[in-house]
Amino acid sequence: MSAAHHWNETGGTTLGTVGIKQVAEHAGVSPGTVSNVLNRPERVAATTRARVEQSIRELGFVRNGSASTLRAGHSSTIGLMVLDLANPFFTDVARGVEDVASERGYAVLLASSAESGEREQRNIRVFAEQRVRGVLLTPVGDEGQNADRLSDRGVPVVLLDHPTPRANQCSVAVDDVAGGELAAGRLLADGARTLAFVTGPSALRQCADRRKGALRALRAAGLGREAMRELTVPAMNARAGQEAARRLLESGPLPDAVFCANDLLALGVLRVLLQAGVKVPHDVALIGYDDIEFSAAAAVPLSSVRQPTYQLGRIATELLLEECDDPDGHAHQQVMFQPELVVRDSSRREAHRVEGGRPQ
Amino acid sequence: MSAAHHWNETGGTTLGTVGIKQVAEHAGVSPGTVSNVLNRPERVAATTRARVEQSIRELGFVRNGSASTLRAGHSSTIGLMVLDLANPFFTDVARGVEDVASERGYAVLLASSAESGEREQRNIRVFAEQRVRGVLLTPVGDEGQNADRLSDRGVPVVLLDHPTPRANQCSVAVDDVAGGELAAGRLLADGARTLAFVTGPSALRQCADRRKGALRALRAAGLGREAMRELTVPAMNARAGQEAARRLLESGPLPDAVFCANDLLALGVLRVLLQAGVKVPHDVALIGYDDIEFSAAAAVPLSSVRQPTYQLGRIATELLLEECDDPDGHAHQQVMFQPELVVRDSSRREAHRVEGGRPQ
DNA sequence: CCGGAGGGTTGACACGTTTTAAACGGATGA
DNA sequence: TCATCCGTTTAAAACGTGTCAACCCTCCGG
Repeated sequence: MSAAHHWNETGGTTLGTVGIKQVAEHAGVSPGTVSNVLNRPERVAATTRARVEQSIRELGFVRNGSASTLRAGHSSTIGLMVLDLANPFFTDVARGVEDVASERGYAVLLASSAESGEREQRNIRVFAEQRVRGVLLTPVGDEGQNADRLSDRGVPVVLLDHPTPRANQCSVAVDDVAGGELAAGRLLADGARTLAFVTGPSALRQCADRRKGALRALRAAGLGREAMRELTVPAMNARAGQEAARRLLESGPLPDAVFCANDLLALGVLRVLLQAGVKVPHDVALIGYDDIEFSAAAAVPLSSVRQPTYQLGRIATELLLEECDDPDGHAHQQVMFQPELVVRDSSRREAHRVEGGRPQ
Repeated sequence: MSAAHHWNETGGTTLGTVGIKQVAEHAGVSPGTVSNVLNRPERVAATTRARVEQSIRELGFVRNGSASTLRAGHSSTIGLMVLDLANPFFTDVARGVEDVASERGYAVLLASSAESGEREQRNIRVFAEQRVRGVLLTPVGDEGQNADRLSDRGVPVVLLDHPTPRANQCSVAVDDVAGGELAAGRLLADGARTLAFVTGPSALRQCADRRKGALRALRAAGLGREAMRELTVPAMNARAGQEAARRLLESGPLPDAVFCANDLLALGVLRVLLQAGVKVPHDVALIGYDDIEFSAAAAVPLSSVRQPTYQLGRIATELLLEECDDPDGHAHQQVMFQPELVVRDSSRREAHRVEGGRPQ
């Protein structure tokens, strides 16, 4: 019987909004005190605090975020915009971001640009309207004009999975040139003489860098540019990979090996090759990028370039929140991780034994 | 030279916030008029409107969402909470949601409960603080007390991937009992006499329903409950699937077939079975659930129960926004889709030919 | 007994937008 | 000429919270 009724005692649905004012009245203090209980509990006497907290519970009060934001000039929400929500790489990053953000009491406004500059711009505008405290952005283009729009407004921006030469902003990235070199280098070292590089829009920095790395490996192996055929597809998903593989099959002899700019593309390529009776890796070796969870379980376990995905999200968020908490004392830094090649069957020319590599 | 400087003309960074007031002054009108230009353009004379819009552009004004929200009592944002962001099923749903929401001018606050009731509660609180206009929720438990917290506050809630018996709310779901029956029925029809059911926490309705369907198929085949061994794992991901498969291998003879409550589990199971030298489907047939993109590209292409994922997100959002726009005239409805079995190699006892099914 | 210090609390204002009733001005008809 | 009317614009009052100067009270040293 003494169990506290949440909401209010007047039967029926709670209509009248309960704000800081109602709480104050109920607890017999002033609204200012309630606000202090919420924001600087140490400044209010223990007994009053307890009374107020009790009232808060009894009335089922929840703070009005818009009012706080309006008053404070900024919310306690950060924006996260990724290139593609359907890509496990980015959902892993997002997990890292969410974990850190929620540890520090921030909410995350998650959006996807779907690799479209226009959608990126639209979402940035939403972020701006919501007065987010800061933004984590994986930019579509290389210029980052959209990011500048925010920076100019005084909103901290950390570039995610995108290095920056500019010293006036933070960035967290993985060395994609090194990754491309690693992958192509391995294929060449295994004896491949002709390569295909399946990639998304060259406007995507990730694609451009991985290509650059592949070319570097090519040069190091004493081969010319013509030894690598490039297939550009409009998106970075499995369907696009299938399309690329079909193009590959239709036109002339197959290359010795295929390097894909990400695992989704590689899985698509793999599927079509196998359907066409092409043996992987015997006829064509294959390496992907990102080492998403599914690569290990593919028809032929996929070799891939692994990145510290979750860490990427964590570090970026820590950097961002550091800048938010102390904009002046904050020193911008550009963090660059090194990728790691995970070799599985799809690129193993000789052995076809069951993968014995890292368990994970 | 006449190119409009965005932001303001005073060199340096824009510090002073530019609000409706500054725009009004710059355009020589009152703040109310600017507001009208933004919200009911038809009520303001063409020439004034043009002048105001010009000022908006020149000053780089963006509306302060918190102020709008405060004034209106609710924002133009909807909350979406899914069980697991790492599951392609939910990212597909999220795409559907985002598309409809952005068509209608709403932003989406995307969160993941990670199948944890506590995280669900925390995120719901964030939604409440942000005064979201409505919420799409895939509840962790069956009770939906968290959802009620919102409904009681007058926030429309649509249950996503979760049917409801209650007539006072909308829900959109796929018939998981039918799906489970479909999958298990096929395995039994193909000759299996013993089954294993690999599933997540039974508190998840999806798991419970699919199990119920499987049992129903069992009964229809004239078999007893004991013909189906149940393996419950704490999460619905590939790692958990691997764990389940190991348990399966360690203990006694293998079942004729394995039915997994989702594809991530199935991929994990598949991987461990293959590593252990178990032939799929020859030794053990396997069917998953969700038909995620990667299932078709798995080591053995995975049979699976397909759901209209993207549509699920779209319909749910349309229902929600309909309720938001007209809370009184809105009639709650419970939408139930029927799933579809996609047969691939993993459950085909005889033929091992390359999949010739639907292209997709 | 008085003055001052300082913790605890208060009250009033500001944040930027939306909204409503009222004011304005030009045109029409009496 | 004046009253009326309509389309357009304005001024002012909210919305709920955070902040800050002022205030009250108690306690302490002189």
